[in-house]
Amino acid sequence: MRLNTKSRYAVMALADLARFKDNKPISLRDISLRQSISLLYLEQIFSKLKKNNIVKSVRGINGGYVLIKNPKQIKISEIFLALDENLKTMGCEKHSKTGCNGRSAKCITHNLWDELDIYINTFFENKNLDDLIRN
Amino acid sequence: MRLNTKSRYAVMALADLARFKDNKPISLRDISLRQSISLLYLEQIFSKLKKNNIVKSVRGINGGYVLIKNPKQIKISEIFLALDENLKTMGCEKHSKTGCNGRSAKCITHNLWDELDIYINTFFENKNLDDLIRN
DNA sequence: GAATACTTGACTAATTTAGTCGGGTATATA
DNA sequence: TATATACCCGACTAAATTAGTCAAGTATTC
Repeated sequence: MRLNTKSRYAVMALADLARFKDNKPISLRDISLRQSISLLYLEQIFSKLKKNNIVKSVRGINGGYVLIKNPKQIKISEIFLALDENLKTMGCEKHSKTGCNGRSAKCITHNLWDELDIYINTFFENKNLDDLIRN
Repeated sequence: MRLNTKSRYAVMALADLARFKDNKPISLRDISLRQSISLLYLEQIFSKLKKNNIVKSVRGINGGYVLIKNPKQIKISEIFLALDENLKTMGCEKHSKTGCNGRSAKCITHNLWDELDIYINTFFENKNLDDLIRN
């Protein structure tokens, strides 16, 4: 059960961003250097974060990215959602032969995975960016 | 964040096994048919379950597998462990450039992943096979 | 106008996953 | 004792996913 690097890097990068309370834009280059994440990869990640209204961009020299909301108001679950990191640990639908396609009986373990998904989601719903930078 | 099929199938197969309280061995062929899991794949999975003392095997005609312990005493976490499905959602060690290798400062999000791992582990520690078959 | 920094979509190498294949060995029953 | 059934085990492989890179831009400030 692994979390992909895209989501992980997104959280790292946003936490980095959140540490600068003033709303001067921070360039990806700076984040890249501080967090040792490939610049090109960060660009890909921030494109999604921007589309999902988590950050806004400022172009040109002295440009960069700025958080749209207060770190306290950015839940980690939001970040994952933005990156299409679906938190579903499995898709019973995919294994339709077991009858887990909704049409017939659920597979024995179906409820377990449902419960797990809810459980994990709760974790990320209750964590925000501010929690990360204070410690 | 996905759980691999091996672990999933293992839980399904063991839940299937657990439903037969009598300790007559159940063949993988039967489980394969009931759960729609490839027989050859099941063999691979049960080899690990056996090595980790979750099931024992009976060879020959009328042979199969039997649970070693009571379903109530088999935690889901045990099953995952048997399949080397490491529940760690990430390995900070792998990303040593961020300083998360123990030698220098921890990466910003390190604590978050640690917390998550513990959180998820707790879930599986508190679930056993018996929980699955009763519902 | 030069430098910096965001923008976008396509591409790719490496890894992991989800199995299959082919050869066994043990045991119960006829 | 022959045969069918079922476990045993390591090697192999196709497909999918991941973790990026590359190329060719556009916008903005100094």
